[in-house]
Amino acid sequence: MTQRRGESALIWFRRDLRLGDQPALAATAERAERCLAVFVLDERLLAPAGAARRIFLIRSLRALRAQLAGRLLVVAGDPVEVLPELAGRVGATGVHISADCGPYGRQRDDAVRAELAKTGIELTATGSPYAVTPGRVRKRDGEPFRVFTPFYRAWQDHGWRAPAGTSSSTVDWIDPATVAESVPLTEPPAPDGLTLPEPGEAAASATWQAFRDEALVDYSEDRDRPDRPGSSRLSGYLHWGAVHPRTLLADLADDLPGAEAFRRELAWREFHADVLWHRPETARRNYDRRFDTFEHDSGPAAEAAFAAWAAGTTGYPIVDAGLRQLLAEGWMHNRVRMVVASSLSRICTCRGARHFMRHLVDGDLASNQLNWQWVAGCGTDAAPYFRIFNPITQGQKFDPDGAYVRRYVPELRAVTGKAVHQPWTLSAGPPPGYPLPIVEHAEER
DNA sequence: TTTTGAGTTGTTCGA
DNA sequence: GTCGAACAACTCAAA
Repeated sequence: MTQRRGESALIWFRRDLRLGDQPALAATAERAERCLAVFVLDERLLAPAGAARRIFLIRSLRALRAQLAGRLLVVAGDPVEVLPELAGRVGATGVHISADCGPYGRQRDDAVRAELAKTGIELTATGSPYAVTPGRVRKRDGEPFRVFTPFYRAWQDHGWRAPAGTSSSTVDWIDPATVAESVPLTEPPAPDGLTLPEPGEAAASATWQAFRDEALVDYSEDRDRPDRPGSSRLSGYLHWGAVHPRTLLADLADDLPGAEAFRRELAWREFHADVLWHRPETARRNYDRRFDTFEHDSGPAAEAAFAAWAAGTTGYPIVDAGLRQLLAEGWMHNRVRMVVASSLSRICTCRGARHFMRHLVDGDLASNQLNWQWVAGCGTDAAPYFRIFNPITQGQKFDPDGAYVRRYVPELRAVTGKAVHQPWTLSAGPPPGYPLPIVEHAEER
């Protein structure tokens, strides 16, 4: 479409906080000469978020605003009311977005679209946070996939577009001060000792390049090693859209060792988004509905067990290390996420998933809920009965020297070697201040 | 429609 | 220490 002289548009940022490889921005630039960049702090979305998530979002918004030389309007409220109002003020003919594929996002965008249509303004979605938009990859019979591996093959066959360049320079950004007053980007108080990654598109790009050049070669193995810097650490950036997976896939030369393993991890993110797109109710309920009647433990003992779990005082070193890493960094190593989730599933999967969503900077509804369901055995995978994680074995296998445990559990720092995974067996007894395990794992199994 | 092969990530035991 | 086998039965994908 050719540019129409003098026309204005809104670009409404959500989980796509970047300017590079941003099709919605290219679409905006194509159709309008003047553009207002907006972000809406929507309390309905932020309600489940704890301090770390909110702080990372606020900082990411500051980074985006800096990239736009201050020309980002941040308002609070209900998008259904806010956007038509702002679009009216700048005389916009259109509002541009990158599609949100989650249950709430789809519903909200439909409502915003309907409200804008009342005044003849079009809501245009271009692109999504995924290489392949959820819902596109189908079996031959048109049904969605329920198993990852066949999905992965079809997903690769489907393919994705090449990354788009940066088009912000062709847009005349409207000064937000002439439209409305931005809400201040103030951070909530941070818990003691919280350390978060640097936010923003440049940091995402630097993180990717460092990972690609240094860790990708050993990714197949080291991604399971919480004691090593083998993770990409990109999850938070991917979640908020500081980098698009398409950008990474294009930059992932096939002959690099580890490329296949990393591509699979990106595909898992897309698979879960696809499952959630087809089955939005799995955000709250089990994919496998037969588990809906599963009885969870309840009562004071279960409450105490959950509290100990959430605080990282279960007495299982690798579990406690993971849960404390979550509180300290808003992030947890993937292998440890599984071990930690597995250690709770008997008590309550939903509460565990909520705890993750509260604290994870990368907390993603699709990945989080469906991975929790996978661990609990009520998700997409018909898991063999024997796939149950033993926190001691897992610790010894993936943190063989105990370096990870000692990093996050100070009570155990004086314990040397792999004995740190079973402090109750020490001849001198467990170190002072460190609890005995809350349940017998063998019994639970 | 029927059949066949496969399914992210494990643990234990015995050689 | 390492290695392979055994560990339910079931569902899904594709031929």
